[in-house]
Amino acid sequence: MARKTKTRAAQTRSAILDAAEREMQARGVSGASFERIAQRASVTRGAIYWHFADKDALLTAMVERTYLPLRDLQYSLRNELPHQEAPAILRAMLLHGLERLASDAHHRRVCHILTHGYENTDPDHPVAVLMRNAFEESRVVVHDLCQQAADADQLQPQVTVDNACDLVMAFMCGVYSCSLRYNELFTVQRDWRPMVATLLSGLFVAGEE
Amino acid sequence: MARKTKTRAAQTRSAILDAAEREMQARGVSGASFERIAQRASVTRGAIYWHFADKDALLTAMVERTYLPLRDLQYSLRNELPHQEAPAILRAMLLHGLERLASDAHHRRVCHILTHGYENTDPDHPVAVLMRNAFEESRVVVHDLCQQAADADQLQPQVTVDNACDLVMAFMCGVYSCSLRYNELFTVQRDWRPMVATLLSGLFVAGEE
DNA sequence: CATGTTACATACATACATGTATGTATGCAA
DNA sequence: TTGCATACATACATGTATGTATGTAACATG
Repeated sequence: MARKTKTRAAQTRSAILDAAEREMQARGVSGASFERIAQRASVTRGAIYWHFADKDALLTAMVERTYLPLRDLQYSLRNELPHQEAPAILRAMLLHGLERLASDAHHRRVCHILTHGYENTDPDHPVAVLMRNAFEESRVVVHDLCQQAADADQLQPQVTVDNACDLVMAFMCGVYSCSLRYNELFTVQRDWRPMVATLLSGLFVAGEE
Repeated sequence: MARKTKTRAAQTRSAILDAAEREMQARGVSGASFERIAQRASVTRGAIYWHFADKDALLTAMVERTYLPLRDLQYSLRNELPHQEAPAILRAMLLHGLERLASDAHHRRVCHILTHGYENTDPDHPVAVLMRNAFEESRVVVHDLCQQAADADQLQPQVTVDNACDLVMAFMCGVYSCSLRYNELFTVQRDWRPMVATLLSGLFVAGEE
C-alpha cells in the first residue's frame, strides 16, 4: 500500500484511536501493545508511529477527543440556563453528566480506561495534567454554584460552601468509579433524578423536582 | 549470605511487602519491577521469588495484609453498637473508614495503589476478586442498615432503600478516589462529621450529632 | 558432627515491547 | 512527466522484565 488521500489518512487515525480505546479497555494502558492495537485497526505499527509519537501522545489524543466536548457543555449549560437558580443549574449539570456517561459509549470507554485501566503515577504526565485540570475546573464550577446558593440563603443550616462542593464532587467521582467498575451492581443506566434530588435536598433548602 | 532463622525470614518477607508498596505507589503495579523492589528491600529478586510466586501473589499478599483488619472492624462495629439505631451505626462506620484512611499510612498506600496505580482489567484476577468482594460486602452492610432504618420509618420521604444505599456507596468511593488522587485539593485529613451529617440528613429523618 | 532442608543469591534463557531506520507506492504540484 | 512529500509497511536493533535453574551458606535435627 502507499499514500492515501488526506481524508483517508484521517480515517486511519480515527480507526487507530478506536482500536486503542478498545484494546486499552481490555488490557489496560500499559498492557496494550502497539502491535495488537495495529492488528485491531488493520494497519501496522508503522502507521501508529506515523500519527502518534508514542503511547502518551496516543492516550492524550484519545482523551482530548472525548473530553473537549464535555468542557464546552459545562459552560454552555450555564449560559443556556442563566435565569435558573443555582441549585437547579447544578442539578441539571449533574444529570447531564450522568446521562452522558450512560449513553455515550466512547466517553464511557475513555473514562473507564482513565479510572480503572491507567496507572496514574507521574502527576506531570500530560494525561494526568488533563485529568487534574478537568477536576479542578469542575470543582470551580460547582463551588461557584454553591457560593451563589449561599449568597441567596439557599444552603441548609450548618452546611458550608466548601462542604457542599466537596460532597457533590465526591458523589460524582464515586458514581463514575462505581458504575464504571461494577455496572451490574451499580448501573449507570437508571433514572438518576431521585438520587440527585436526595443529595441536593441535604444541601439546599429550595424545593427540587 | 544464606539462610536466616524463621523470624528473620518473616522480617525479609515483610520488608519485601513494604518495598513493593512504595515502589508500586511510585511507579504503578505494572511499572514496578522485581529488580527495583528488591533493591528497595536490600535483597535480590531471588528472595522475592522465594516468598512469592509472581507479581500477582505479591500484590494479593499486600492487599490482604491491610484489608483483612478492615473486614473485622465492620462486623465488630455492629456488635459493639448493637443498641444504637441504624443511622447512628452507619454514621460511625463511615467516620471510622474515613478516619482510618486519614491515619493509617499503610492502608492509604495500598488503597492508592488499588484505585490509581493498578490496571483492573481481568475481573477474575485474584486482586480484582478481592476488591469486588470487599465492595459487595460493604454494600450488603450498608443496605442492611438502610433497610433497618426504613423498617423504623427513619427514611426521608421519597427516599428508597436502594437509593440511600447507592448514594452512601458512591460518596465513600468518591472520597477515596478524590482524596487519594488530589489530597491537596480534597484532603482526607479533616473533620468529616459535618459532611457525613449533611449526607445523612438527606437520607434519614432522626437527628444526628 | 553429619546431613538434609531452608532462605536466599547468582546466572542464564526467553519473550516481548519499543523505537528507529529504511523501503515504497501513491497523490499532488510544477 | 518529473519530482517531492506523504502515508504508510517492513526489518532490525535494543533494552528490559520475567521465570527458572543452579549454587551456597547457615540452621535444625538426629
